[in-house]
Amino acid sequence: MSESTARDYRATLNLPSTTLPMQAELPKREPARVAWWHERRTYERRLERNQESPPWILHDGPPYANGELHMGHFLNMVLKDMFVKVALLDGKWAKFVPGWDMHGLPIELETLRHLGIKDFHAVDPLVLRAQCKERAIFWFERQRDVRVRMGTFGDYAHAYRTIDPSYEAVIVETLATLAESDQIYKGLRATLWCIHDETALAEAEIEYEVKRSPSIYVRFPTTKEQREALLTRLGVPSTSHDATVSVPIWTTTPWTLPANAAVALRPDASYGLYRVGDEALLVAEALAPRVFGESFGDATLLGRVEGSALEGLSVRHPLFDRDSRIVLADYVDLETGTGVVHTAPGHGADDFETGMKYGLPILNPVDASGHFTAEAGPYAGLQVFKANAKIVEDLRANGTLWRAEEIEHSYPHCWRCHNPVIFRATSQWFIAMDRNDLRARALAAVEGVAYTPEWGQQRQRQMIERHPEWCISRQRTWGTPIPALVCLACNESVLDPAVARKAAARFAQAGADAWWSDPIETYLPKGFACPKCGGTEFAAERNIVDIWFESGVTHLAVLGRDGLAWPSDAVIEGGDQYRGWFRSSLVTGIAVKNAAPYKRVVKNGWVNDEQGRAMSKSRGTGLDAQVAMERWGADVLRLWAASTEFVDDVRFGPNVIEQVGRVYRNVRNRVRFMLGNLGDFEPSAVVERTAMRPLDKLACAYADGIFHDIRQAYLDFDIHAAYLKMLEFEREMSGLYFDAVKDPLYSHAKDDARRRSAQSTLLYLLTGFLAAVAPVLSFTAEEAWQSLPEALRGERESVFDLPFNLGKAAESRVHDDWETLRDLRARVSSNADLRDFEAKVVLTATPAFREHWLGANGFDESDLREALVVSQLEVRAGAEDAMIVLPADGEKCARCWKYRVLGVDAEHPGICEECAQVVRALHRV
RNA sequence: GGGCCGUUAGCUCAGCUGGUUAGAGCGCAUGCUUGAUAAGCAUGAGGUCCCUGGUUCGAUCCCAGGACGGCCCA
Repeated sequence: MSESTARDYRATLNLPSTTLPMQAELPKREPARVAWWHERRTYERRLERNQESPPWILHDGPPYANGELHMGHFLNMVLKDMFVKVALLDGKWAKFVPGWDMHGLPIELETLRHLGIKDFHAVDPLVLRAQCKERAIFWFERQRDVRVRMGTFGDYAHAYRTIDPSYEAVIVETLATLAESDQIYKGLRATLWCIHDETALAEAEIEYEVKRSPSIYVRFPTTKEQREALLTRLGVPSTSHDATVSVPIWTTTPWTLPANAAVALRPDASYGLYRVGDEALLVAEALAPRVFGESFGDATLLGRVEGSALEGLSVRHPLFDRDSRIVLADYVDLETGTGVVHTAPGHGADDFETGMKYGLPILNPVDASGHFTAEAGPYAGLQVFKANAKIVEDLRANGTLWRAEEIEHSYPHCWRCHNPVIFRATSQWFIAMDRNDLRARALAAVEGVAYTPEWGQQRQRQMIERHPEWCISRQRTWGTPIPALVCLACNESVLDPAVARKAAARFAQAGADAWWSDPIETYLPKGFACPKCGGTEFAAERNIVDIWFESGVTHLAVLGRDGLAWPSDAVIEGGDQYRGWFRSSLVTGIAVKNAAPYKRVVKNGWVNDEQGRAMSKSRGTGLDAQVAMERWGADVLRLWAASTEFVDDVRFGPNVIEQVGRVYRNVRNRVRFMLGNLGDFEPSAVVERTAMRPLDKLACAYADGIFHDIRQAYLDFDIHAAYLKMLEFEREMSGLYFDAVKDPLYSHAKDDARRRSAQSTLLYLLTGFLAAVAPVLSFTAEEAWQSLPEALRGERESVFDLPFNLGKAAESRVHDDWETLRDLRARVSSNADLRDFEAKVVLTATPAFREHWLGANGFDESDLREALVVSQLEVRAGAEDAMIVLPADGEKCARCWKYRVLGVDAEHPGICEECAQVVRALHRV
């Protein structure tokens, strides 16, 4: 009998069947799903359904529209999408408007390179702008398509773009508002300057790279009078020796020496005059051993004095025929150099401050392209970095060079052209951080914002505290103009609110190109005159605004309209944005609306390679998001995002994805099992929870706890905790419940009450699980939902039409019962000799156990037997709980595989009575 | 050089306010199953909790210093 008989009965079982393929083939199938969502307006329709609910707005920090999206973008964009979907499934009006940052130097440079243009001054601005726009839109479209391919939901049809006329108008309106409150000024300042791109840069546009620089010690000599004054303050009798006296400084930028105006001492440090050979040098005592090195032993300390006592004296400039004053500054450190700092107010931020304080001349003998001007005398025409060598030679020749070597150190470079930058005093527009208490108010607002992680708040505070004035002007072409006027009579720069408003209105219609094409009269209000001289003739200034300012007003351009709440509920960006967009948005928010533009700031980590090192294209570890999706599929990558602790830096690479891929396949197979057992199910057969079998009820209750925890984790922005809970669901359901219900599902009659109860449970579990994983595994959850019989889907066309299962928090009773069952089951399944149905279990149980399980929990012996997946179970009374596993009674039923009494039905000698009944019933039909 | 963050099994991560035989999933090994089958189940191996000091009766958890990695800044 047997083999053929067994095969015959197989056809009488209800084996799982589903259209969901085991092979995911995500890269192949996902694009079709994206189109499906789009055609059905899945996101829009759910938004409409949620319309009456409170809004929940995640505001998009705009990616820069230049180049391919990499895995860092992927992580950030997918995380945003997850939170939007969480809110959506939670019933909120979670409208997400994606946006792009599309002006700025990087695009301008790329365009110039594309066009093969070397000098941007030689191009008509309007022509260049048209080309830049084309380029920016090319990248916008590319990035948008890739972002959509990730499975993200959003109002892409109304994505905001910083180059749109309406957006440019907001930028300029904001400038008008700031001008009105006197928050903007134009001033001379030492600003980071790129001599290659010929523009001022913001701190956020700087990258530090290793550079080789001269490292020189230079003696600032003294005249006879200066020497006497110095010795007097030091209390050294001038007659005691005949050595020359000089003050040495250390610098890595010899080219800044022509602009030297002072040497700075630390007021609270002790300085010593050391005699070595026939010269005496003034050095901070703390640094003397290092400065003198081996010859320190031969140095004689002639006298010492606090730095503050030397204020007001002067020394000679080492190159030119002029004095350099001795000033004091707190920033002088005692870690490097000599404790005496060469101060060139035109070439350093600190130096500039000191220069202002002491009324020093702000020398700036360097032009926009980094070449010395006539002011630099013999160095005129030389490019500053190239001038270093000549300056060092001159110092050597005149005897002021003390020591010279070369060092490698990290030095600020332009983030775009990667050339070293310089500090250069120029006239720029600034947002005054300390006017109107702007900085203080911004700091106060930080306290009212929630940060994930919490230490982000402190970081944000620091970023605002120690940030200099915000330089918002750029001498470039691809951007939004600062609508300032220059009075032709007195050369005064004017940023007038009324002019700016006219410009904003004009740009809203015609775009910012108008600034270059319109006659200036277009922007002059009636009777407008220069506030300084009364002049009435003006020229347009040709500065554009810093792109950090542009992206800093996204909240003003996007939120507070069309039902989008201001402030937003959350923003989420990489950690570099504490300095960047988190800060710029906050500053504009405070300046314009006196409030923070967001309620919560979530930071995501960096994507590093598998060794934890920064990704880089040169090392071959950088990877485009599109390429990764083509290789592994978006859903596996989305699961990867959830599997990492995204707040910290995360690792990415083939091996990591390989591992996540296996987790993915597990999830898919568990879903597939549930679907397979629901193929013949229909709504009319659904059993109410209260009428379910006790094991089913327990599974539902256990799952409720998990669903609750997943939702809570999501709402706490803890995606990874939600991910772990998903795995728990799989593990527990698959390991305990699925195994137990396979027999009733497969072998009972289709419409048997026991089977229907189990199916009802699977439907409940599947629905709750798919809703829970949809924010992460969007493609797979949708695919699975579409594989469910249509009648079971009902009104819920898409998985995104589902609500979260608002299950109750895990009850300890449920947990304990679950643990008990799992423990009993483990004792059966770990039995080496008797597997599952080969076994019969005899439970010796205390009255407490029996009362709980057979009483309160509503199990009968058959339910317990089923839960343990054995053929027979007997419960005996005893003093303590114990379990014995024995060989099952009877013979193996050829159909249900349980050990039973066989041959009761003569026509079906190889199967048990229950199976025989099922089979007979099938034949009657 | 400074600030901040991170470092727990091969990989991804848990470990709440100091006391656990330091856990889970994946992978690996072995076995079972072949009616979830390019699946499922069971068992097992695998860790100086980055290092060094300190506080404590006791530290993965607290403190100090260091190493490595990351971000930001000079």
